[in-house]
Amino acid sequence: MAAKTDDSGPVLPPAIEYAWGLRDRPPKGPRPGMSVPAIVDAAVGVADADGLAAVSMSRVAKELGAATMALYRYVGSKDELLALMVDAGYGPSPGPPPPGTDWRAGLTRWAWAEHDVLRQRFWLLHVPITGPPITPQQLGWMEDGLRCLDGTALTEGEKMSTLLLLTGYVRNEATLASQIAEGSRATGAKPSEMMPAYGRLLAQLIDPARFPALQRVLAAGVLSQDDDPDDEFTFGLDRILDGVDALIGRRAAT
Amino acid sequence: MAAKTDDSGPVLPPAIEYAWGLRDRPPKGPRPGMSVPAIVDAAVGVADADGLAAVSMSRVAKELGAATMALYRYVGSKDELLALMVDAGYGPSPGPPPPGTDWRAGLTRWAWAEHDVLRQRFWLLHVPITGPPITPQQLGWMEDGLRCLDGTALTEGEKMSTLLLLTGYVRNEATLASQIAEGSRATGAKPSEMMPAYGRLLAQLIDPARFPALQRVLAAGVLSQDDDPDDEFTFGLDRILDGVDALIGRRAAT
DNA sequence: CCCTTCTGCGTATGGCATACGCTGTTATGC
DNA sequence: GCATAACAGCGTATGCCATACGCAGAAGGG
Repeated sequence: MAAKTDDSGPVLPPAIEYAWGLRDRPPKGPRPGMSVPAIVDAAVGVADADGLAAVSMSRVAKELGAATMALYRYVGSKDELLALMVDAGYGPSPGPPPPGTDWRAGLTRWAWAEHDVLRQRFWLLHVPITGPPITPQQLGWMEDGLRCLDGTALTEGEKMSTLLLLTGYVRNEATLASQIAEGSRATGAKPSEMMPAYGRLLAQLIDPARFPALQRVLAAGVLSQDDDPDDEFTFGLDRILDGVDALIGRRAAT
Repeated sequence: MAAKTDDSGPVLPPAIEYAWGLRDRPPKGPRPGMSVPAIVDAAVGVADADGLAAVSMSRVAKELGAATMALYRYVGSKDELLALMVDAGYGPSPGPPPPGTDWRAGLTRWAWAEHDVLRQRFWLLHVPITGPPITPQQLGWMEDGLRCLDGTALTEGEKMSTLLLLTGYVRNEATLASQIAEGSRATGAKPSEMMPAYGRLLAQLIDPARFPALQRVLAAGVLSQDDDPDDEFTFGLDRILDGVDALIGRRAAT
């Protein structure tokens, strides 16, 4: 029953323990020639330059002038490396809301900060997520988001749900933007031409009798002009915050 | 200039053209021994049984009693097959809202329908999405979603944005649920034990001085009990629909 | 009846993650 | 000062994967 309850309860991958500053270098053996941060930095560099698909163990090793298998002395698997890349890729959270900021302004700032990171590093969206956040910086983002909701009438559970809702929205919007960007790079067209081209394609494909509502959208020219992506982002963000506002108002009333 | 402007404007992958019923079988040559739908069905079957990672061209071919390379006579690439798998995996849309349904009930039904599909087929979430929907059933979902907003004061563009917002939310929530499910399968723990275990892990990791807000969430026991995932889904859905409601109210007032 | 056009598929290429075991290094205990 | 245990770097090998290429044979059109 108390078999593996040394002191750490659940099992944490070694490289993640490293990220928390636990784990000291063993006393014996030769001095390591690399380091986990150096490997993660190299991997992030590859992803920034050539996308997540270019991140292979051999490519990262080449970047460091080492052999492929040498990396496995530092990270247990590629998945572990990816987890550390996400932590490093997000970077430090934007910090707690400045004093005097109300919850809505705070969360708006918080959402835009994630938005900005994801626009800079589309590859973060392509990392297959395997579990809830357990790395230091990820939890830093969560902490700062929660602080925005300090003083509101929401329960702790509702605060958490709100954050989940928001971060999910930001990721979604960024995913859409990245699809447009990658599509335009693949076809060679300008990004501003992608939506109109999509609209034209749909207009050819759909039968107005079977898709009347879609037809009306096309006729209204919604897909013909390319909107400012930031406006689209603001639209959804305001919708969500309006919804949160409605809940806060209700909670405060009772 | 008018080089490849035969009649079709933008280029559509052959297998996608097939999905729209365009494209007739060539008059010459041997009769095909397989068919695109048979291949897609087999691939969907593999994904249902063993997950998306198990879907390889050779595995699908084996399932059909054919050689790997035979598939490439029907689909241009694995990505094309994946696009068709998504179309088939979603299945037909739930249909237009029943007469007399208001927009909110209609969208709620629509969101739950996607929710149900994604819960049944987690692998849909792992298909890397490469562009906006262009397959028939996908557009059917979009059409039925738009119809829910018929008669509201929203602009066509706002209707589209609302749908995007909703479908993004549903996918997000399903992603979270799939992570819990896969995590519990990997560790052997019961799904209901995953969140409490996560809570305990965080409690050990975080320094209360650096993560006070998170600490408060933990202390409130938010992560200790496992909530009904459907309640979590309903929370976010209601928040978003409240936000849409606020916008509709404002549009109607002016 | 032949020739074009198609299907099925064997083979080969170049990528990938990673298990395993060897060689050489380092600090500790004697 | 030396043996030894614990470690670092990494060469090799295994078994996946998508897919380019080209050949053999089938089927219909002229």
